[in-house]
Amino acid sequence: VKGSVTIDDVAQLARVSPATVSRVLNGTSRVSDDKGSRVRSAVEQLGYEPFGPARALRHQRVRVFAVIITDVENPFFTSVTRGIEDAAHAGGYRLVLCNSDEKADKEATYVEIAIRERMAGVVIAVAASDESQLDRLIAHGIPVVAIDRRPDKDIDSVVVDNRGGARQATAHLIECGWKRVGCITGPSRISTASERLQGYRNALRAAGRPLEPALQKRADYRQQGGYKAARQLLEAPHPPDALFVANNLMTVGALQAIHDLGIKVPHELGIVGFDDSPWAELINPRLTVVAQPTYEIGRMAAELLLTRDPEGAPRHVELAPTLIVRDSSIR
Amino acid sequence: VKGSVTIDDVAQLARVSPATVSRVLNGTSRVSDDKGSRVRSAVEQLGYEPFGPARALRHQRVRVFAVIITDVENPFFTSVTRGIEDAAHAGGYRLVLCNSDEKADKEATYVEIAIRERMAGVVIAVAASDESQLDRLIAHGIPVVAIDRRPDKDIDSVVVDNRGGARQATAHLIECGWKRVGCITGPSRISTASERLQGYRNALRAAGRPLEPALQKRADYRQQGGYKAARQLLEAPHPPDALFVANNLMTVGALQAIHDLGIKVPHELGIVGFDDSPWAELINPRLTVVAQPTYEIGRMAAELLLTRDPEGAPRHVELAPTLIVRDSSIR
DNA sequence: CTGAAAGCGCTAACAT
DNA sequence: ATGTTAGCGCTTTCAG
Repeated sequence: VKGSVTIDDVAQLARVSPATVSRVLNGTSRVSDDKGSRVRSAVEQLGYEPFGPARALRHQRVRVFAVIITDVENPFFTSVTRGIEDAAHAGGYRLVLCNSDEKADKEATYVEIAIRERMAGVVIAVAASDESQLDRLIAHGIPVVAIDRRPDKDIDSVVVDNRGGARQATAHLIECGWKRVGCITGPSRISTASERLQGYRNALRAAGRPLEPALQKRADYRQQGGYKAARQLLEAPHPPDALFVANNLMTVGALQAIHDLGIKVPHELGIVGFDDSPWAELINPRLTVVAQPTYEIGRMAAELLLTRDPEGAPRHVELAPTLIVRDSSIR
Repeated sequence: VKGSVTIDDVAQLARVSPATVSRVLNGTSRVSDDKGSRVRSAVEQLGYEPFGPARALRHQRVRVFAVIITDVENPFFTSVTRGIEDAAHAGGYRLVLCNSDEKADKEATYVEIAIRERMAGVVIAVAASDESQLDRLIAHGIPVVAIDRRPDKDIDSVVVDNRGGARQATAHLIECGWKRVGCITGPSRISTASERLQGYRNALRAAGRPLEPALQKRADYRQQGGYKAARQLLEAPHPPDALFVANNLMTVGALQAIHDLGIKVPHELGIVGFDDSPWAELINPRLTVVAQPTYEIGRMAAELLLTRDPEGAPRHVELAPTLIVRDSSIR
């Protein structure tokens, strides 16, 4: 075990100065062929690897982005992450993936780490906007871009047109002939949840339908929440005959509730989900969804970080979701 | 923007030495109440955050584990990661999540990063065992634990009894009365793939059934591969009437193929998958699977890292998978 | 209990 | 082209 070969060891073996070793390794300036090869073989022989933190201390910066998301297990975020990774990698940056688990304190911890490590940028899906940590990042001069959820601060952001997507989904259900379209959305503190609810309402209004509060439920964006909300809605006196569910996990829960209740989709109930999922094609009937351009969201977020102008005004990108009509909505 | 408040700034404002500031922040030794509070308020006032890399340079170690997995989008790995994270967090370590994407060169890059940053440990699902990077980590004295796939080196590892799981799955299909049980497994370079194939064969032998090579296919552990393999198997002259599919992604592909071919599960075909998935309960019929104790695999791997004795012999943990019988296998 | 000083490994500026 | 030097921010002896 040779725990700690330093640049001095290499220099000594190659009979040059540490500075020359550094130059060879970083290509900072020309070095004679002779010394160059001596250095390279010494590096090889000793298995030398430059010590990252020492470099970072010199450079005062780390080529790393932090990605703070609320749920690593959600396919939406994993796909976004891929987009970020590809673009970041191309730009010579690495990624640290942080899972805030929708918890404000975990989010705070990760923000602190990003600051302590002086990371080059942060892509964040804000967990709780009321006590979000954005200010701290901004105060420390760390570039941030918010994704998915609309931040209350005026900072770079990449979001989708949630209202439009929800409106399309709901309008589609109405056009299919469903009479009483219900909605399960997320907590009010998450901006996407409210926007999707608004889109749903807009569609109803546009179609001249009444807005029945009894057909609208808020749950926690998780599977269990979707299950409970769907049961409550469907076991009520005047249940909906169609459902727009505002995220993928809750859609799973809703489908289970529907199954447990013995309701047949799409004969007795139409359903459209938000977010496409690997299993949307797999279930029976195949699930109609509003798909978000997940990879593109991530790619764009990284792009904003990479091309950021410290003097420039915040840039906001809004991407369009797509309604993918499959079988679950067709009466 | 106060990009770089240092410990000296804090010391100056608090009218103490930098050493004292350090002592207060780390609780290394007692400091008078007066100075203690002066330091704390200065820290507060300046928004000081200690610079991680400088610390790391002093300490020569970083309290970070690298988790190198082959597919972030696979629920198997995300669940494992959670297990690692919880245990690591409890032990005061952070995680860097690295996605090797089943590619040897990406794996090599991440191993290099782990070495350069002198990370405290690495949990790795080896991508390509023939050109694995384990040696480099070992040479640099970085603690490693291999998960999921059995490493060729004698190092700490956490795996499941793949042979046993596959045997159970296959035996279950046989007991259910299926006559010609086929198998789709992964590439031979991935140890789990071969072990699961062996388990399948063992079960067939134990039941006195012939081993027909035409009923065994290797694919790439991905969805597309599962789709193609299933089609080939099912469109052959003497197709199987049941299928054991050796991982979750390929099972998705196989189910699509089955659907496209208009084959009814479980009336005309029985199927058992390896790895439980969020959608296994959701599809119709509900999928029978061999479930791995994913969270426990991760937790255990982190535990091995946390409790490692540099002098001790490598420790190997083998966990038992569980057959979860649902509807897709019952004739 | 506290300050001064040295040094972790690396690189950029300055000489030569 | 190359060596010497200084210093990034922090912690840890060592004195006092």
